[in-house]
Amino acid sequence: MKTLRVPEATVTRLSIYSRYLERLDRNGVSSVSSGEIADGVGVSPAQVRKDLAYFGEFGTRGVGYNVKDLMRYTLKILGLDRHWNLILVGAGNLGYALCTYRGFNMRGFSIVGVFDNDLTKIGKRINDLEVLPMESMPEIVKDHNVRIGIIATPTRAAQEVADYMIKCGMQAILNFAPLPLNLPEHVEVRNVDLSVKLEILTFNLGFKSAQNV
Amino acid sequence: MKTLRVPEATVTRLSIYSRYLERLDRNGVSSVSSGEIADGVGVSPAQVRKDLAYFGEFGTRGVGYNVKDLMRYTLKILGLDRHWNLILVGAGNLGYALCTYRGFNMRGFSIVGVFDNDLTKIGKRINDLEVLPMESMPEIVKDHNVRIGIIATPTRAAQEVADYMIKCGMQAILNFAPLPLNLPEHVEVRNVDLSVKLEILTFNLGFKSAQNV
DNA sequence: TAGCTAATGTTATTTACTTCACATAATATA
DNA sequence: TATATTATGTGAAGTAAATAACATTAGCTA
Ligand SMILES: NC(=O)c1ccc[n+]([C@@H]2O[C@H](COP(=O)([O-])OP(=O)(O)OC[C@H]3O[C@@H](n4cnc5c(N)ncnc54)[C@H](O)[C@@H]3O)[C@@H](O)[C@H]2O)c1
Ligand SMILES: NC(=O)c1ccc[n+]([C@@H]2O[C@H](COP(=O)([O-])OP(=O)(O)OC[C@H]3O[C@@H](n4cnc5c(N)ncnc54)[C@H](O)[C@@H]3O)[C@@H](O)[C@H]2O)c1
Repeated sequence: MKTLRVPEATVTRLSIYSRYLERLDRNGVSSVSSGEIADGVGVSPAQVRKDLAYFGEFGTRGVGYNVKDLMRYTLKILGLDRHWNLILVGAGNLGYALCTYRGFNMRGFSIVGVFDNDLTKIGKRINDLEVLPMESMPEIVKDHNVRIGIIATPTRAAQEVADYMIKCGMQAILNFAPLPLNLPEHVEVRNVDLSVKLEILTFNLGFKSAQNV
Repeated sequence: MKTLRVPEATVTRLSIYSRYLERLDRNGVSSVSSGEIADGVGVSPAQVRKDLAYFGEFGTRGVGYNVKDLMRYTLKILGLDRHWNLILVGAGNLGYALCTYRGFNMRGFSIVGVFDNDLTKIGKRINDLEVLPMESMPEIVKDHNVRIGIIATPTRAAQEVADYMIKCGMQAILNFAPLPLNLPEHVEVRNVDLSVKLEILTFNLGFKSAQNV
């Protein structure tokens, strides 16, 4: 095993492997090969082994991998052997969906603070969370040791909200606004851009039709 | 100009360029250089020119690009010089957010059918759309010439829903359920996986801490 | 109109990622 | 215990993508 820069594509796949392993585990499967994982998630067996090789040797030659063990290893690699508290800004439609989504909890995430600047939204409840004014952010962050923030505000507010989050101590941001954020190097940002994904589909549909002509 | 296989990363960036160009256009900017686009969206100028070069020559040497023209070209390349009707299955929290999202309309997308299998949801209204039973899908698809479907159902229903969508004639699927779908070659699928993005953040936070030790 | 500047389009280079191929090791079998 | 089988881990080969470098062309200036 050598430790080099890990491609982001590898991290993405690890996340997918780990969820697939959880599913196998729930179904009582105890052992699995790279080929089976590959089939299950739609990549090549060599890719699975290469991805894992960045982090160590987890299998047994001639046998395969122990599902429970590999599941734990992948979760550990992803930093999911602990609990993560999150905050979210923008209690709109998407914010509401994210707050009520149980899939995050299942991976060890909890949204511990929801913030908005609209007085008609502040004080409202989403599950057991009360929507708070932006001024409460520092306190919540401190109390719950929050390092990751989610932006679900309109595009025009996103940059300003991101700047404020960083002032409040956020080290990583998941941004749903379709706008490239301008942030200091040391802050990790990832965008979730739904329109882009749709447009990849339309591009491909158009491209295919063109090929058929 | 040569026509080769276009990297998906290029298509992704084109989508982002085109939105950035729309913004410039709204702000009354009429001319732009690859360097300015690059700064605006966070890539290198060479990357911008390389991406465009897959599709033709759109600029003027020594001058740059005409914003309106390049915007139209990029939209055309992405297949957005026309209107796209979509259907969505799963009128839950995420489905509701997607149906009410105005950003899709602004790019030429309309959701023309929302389907669910929960009797308590069927008949309810989301904006001007009524939630329909699954049986209505073929009719809606035919009437509105729909080629793209969105899956916003729980994970366990996603594969079955995808299969049904394809039977109804869908050629492309945007899948929000965190599960790799097993579908015929000719159907374009893209997954939007929010947990994966979060887990890239936790991976990077953990990795950084490790480096600091 | 000649010379200068700016910024594209494109080829060359470098870097990154994936696939291939096989030596290695564990287990099963005779 | 030898042999066959299976599937990992990994270096080498191949492919793809990003970056760099530069030749080309448009417009500006004197
Ligand atoms: N809804 C979707 O399906 C969807 C899809 C793709 C992208 N997005 C993006 O996600 C973001 C949210 O979308 P939405 O549909 O939930 O919007 P929304 O309008 O329903 O909600 C936005 C919320 O942000 C709050 N807000 C506005 N400015 C703020 C500020 N400065 N500080 C704090 N809060 C502020 C508003 O009060 C509102 O509650 C948008 O950027 C949108 O482009 C949404
Ligand atoms: N809500 C989020 O923020 C979020 C985040 C990430 C991923 N997701 C994923 O998106 C999907 C939807 O999430 P949600 O929170 O909106 O769930 P939800 O439970 O609120 O909604 C799901 C809807 O699908 C319907 N449904 C179930 N089975 C169906 C079937 N066989 N045919 C037709 N309709 C069916 C249900 O009746 C329900 O209305 C899930 O796969 C979830 O994992 C959601």
